[in-house]
Amino acid sequence: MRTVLMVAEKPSLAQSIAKILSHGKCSYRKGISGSCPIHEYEDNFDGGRCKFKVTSVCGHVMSLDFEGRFNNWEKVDPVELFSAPTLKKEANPKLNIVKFLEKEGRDVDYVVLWLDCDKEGENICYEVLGIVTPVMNKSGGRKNVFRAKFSAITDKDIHSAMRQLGDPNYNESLCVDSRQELDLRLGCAFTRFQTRYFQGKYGNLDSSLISYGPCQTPTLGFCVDRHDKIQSFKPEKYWVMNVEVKTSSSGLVKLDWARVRLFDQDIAQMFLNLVKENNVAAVQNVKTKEKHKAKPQALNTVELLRVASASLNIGPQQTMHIAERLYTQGYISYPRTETTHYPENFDFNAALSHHKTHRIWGQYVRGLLENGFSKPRKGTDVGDHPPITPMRSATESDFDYDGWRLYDYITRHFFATLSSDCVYLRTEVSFAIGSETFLCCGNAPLKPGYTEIMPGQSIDGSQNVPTFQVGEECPIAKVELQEKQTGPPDYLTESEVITLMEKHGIGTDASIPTHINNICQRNYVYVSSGRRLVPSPLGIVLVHGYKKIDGDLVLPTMRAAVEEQLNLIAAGKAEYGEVLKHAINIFRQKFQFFVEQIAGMDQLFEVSFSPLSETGKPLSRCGKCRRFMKHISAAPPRLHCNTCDDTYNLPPKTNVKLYQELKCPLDDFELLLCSTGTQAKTYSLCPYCFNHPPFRDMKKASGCNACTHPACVHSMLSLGVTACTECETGVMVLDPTSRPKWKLCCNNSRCAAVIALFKNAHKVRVADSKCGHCNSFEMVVDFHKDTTPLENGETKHTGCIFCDEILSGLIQEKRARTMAKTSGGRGRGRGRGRGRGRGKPRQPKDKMSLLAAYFV
DNA sequence: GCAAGGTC
Repeated sequence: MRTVLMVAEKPSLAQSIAKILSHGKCSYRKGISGSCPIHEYEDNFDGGRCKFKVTSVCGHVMSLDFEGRFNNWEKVDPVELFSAPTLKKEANPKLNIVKFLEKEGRDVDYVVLWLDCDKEGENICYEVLGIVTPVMNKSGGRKNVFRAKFSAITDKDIHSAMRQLGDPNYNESLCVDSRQELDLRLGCAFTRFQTRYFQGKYGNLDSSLISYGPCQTPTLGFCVDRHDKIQSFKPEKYWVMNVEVKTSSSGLVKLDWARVRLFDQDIAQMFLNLVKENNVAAVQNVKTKEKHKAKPQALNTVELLRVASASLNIGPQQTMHIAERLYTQGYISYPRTETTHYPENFDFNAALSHHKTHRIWGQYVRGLLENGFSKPRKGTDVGDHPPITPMRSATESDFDYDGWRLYDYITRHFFATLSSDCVYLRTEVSFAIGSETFLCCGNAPLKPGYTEIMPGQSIDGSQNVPTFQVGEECPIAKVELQEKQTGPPDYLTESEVITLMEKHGIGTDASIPTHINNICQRNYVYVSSGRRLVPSPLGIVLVHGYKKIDGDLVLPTMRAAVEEQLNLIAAGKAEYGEVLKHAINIFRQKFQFFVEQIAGMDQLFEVSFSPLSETGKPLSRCGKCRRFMKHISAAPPRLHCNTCDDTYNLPPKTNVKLYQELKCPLDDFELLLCSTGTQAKTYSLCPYCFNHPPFRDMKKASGCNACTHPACVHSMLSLGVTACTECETGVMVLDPTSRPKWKLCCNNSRCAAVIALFKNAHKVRVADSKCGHCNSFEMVVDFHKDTTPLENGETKHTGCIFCDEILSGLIQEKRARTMAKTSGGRGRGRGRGRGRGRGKPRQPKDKMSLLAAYFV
């Protein structure tokens, strides 16, 4: 029997497709990629009975990078990046997708590509084919690669796509390839150049990466443009006329001047005088009109991001994070979509029915079901995924605080789209005072419609106008001219930035949160109250600098213009190589011009920032000139020697202090003591060796705890005890400064393993002897005479901390608390699990060969 | 260490 391999863009889609095509009769098995299972069934295909395997990738399989040697920032001139060779590497090696596809693709007879029907999807088609084609069975001239084109995950659409399989579109894929290549070359060249240039000069930029990108930079541009508008704003005086009239029924009522305001005081005064000649205001006209406030359209990603930021005070990155969780737990539909139109066959009754008995909105939903809900507004169907809707009923206790708020909003929004519009009565009363007209307006709700389920949007009837009759004359209680002045606009809200990005085609629904997050993380902007994005001095200087040198670099229309060019490739109207070469050349020229003109930008930096030589506080002595070097604590942390004009990087997010004026025996630099917060790892470091490792087997950015100096008392060889019990590469090294709470710390900077040793020991050192059982180095412990655990009041003991009966009972494995977030969030879970192990440490794996090699 | 785009 022949085999058909079908590949979707994500696991959830593979599942839906398999279920639909097999009419629910498919089996399921796990693959070697933990995240992508395989669904199997039998069916007819190409004139015979076939075994179908439906699986997926997780987005792009490959990503573009430079060949290894071009990733050295010191040795490569950034301009070379416009011509440096690139390669495709596995996008996420942890997922093991390449091996997985090779395994599942081996010996299949057909491939059907079910990737999303957009350009990125087309590109992923060819990534999949690049892996599967070489291992699948030879076709013998028979067509064996097919592309399914579908616009919704519905029975009808999927079956129809399966009946009309076509071919993948190579031109669309090439268009994506060229965008990837252009973005990579351009982004990396500018980022490396300006990072190195400015970081080599200034000490208080407070960002370890001065990045440039075709999406992040225009995004920053929006925020700085608004800042400039605020700065250059000139307030203007204007005058309004405040009038109050007496009414018989409602007391005093304020009237608004029909002219609203005047910028000329003399003329305003003249009108005031004219008005003051009258005692009454005559009702001229009472206009009432029924108005509709339209219910919302079906929810897409960008709108969700806007509302979450503006109304729920949850940032875009966080919103997508929560939405993804709600999606994978089955509470909401797929959260990344541009579509605002429900599929034609969407089962609203079923979707509503889930909520019939809900404690909070059950009654509202029953109303919709019983009285017939109203047809949703027409939206746009981009053909990607249906709008975001709730998939099942849930209550507050199913989520954390923000999870619930987001679910609550998505659900209410869904009900709102099936509710009626809000109807209210608008009343406008006009008054004549002499020749001048004044107005009094108000609204009264008639039918709340959807605002009943979205109370935040309801019409406030409390400010409605009292009843007036035409011809009625109201005595004037007050007339005055009020001087006011125009105010500057406020900083852009995150929500407004999202709107601007969407309008200019900067980023996509899925990437907009990342771009905003980027400019925050790089300290170009910060989020102030009301989630307004306020640019930092660095962000301002960057944008002003680009504008000074080449405004195109920050122009919001640039992204769309570039994409328009590249779309010629997708449409088959231009040759891939030519268009890409042309675009790269333009940006190479722009880059070279930028480099030549960088002094223009630098002038702006000079005003806002201090040179390295004027930054920082003296900390430790330079090994070359013996003078104090200054510690620059702003990111990236460094030591700078003014005399030698040398800069030495220090580990990020780490407290450093002088280590007793001890010196490195190799270079005479004074050692520093590093710690990553309270109750964390501590180790010593030589600033010179940290940047220029003295030994081949010592990695860059290592402290003394990874130094392979054979004799120095601070080195790994002197203080190392055993291989780390948690990570693959680390060595547990004694922290000689930890007395009285002696501890061993893993020397791998990414590993938080700590072993707490005997408290209250006078002295602890690493012996030269090894444990015959586990190969760890033994330790020599000198206990305090009052608290010694040894018999007969003895205080001195030598033994293996894992195998010695006395010592092994006195140690405890821990995890360091760091100031930085632990990577992957896995740490805590493991820590808890280990904690239940009665504090008895695991035996070290016998990885000592690595360490032992150094001791030979 | 760098971009933007998928997705987990």
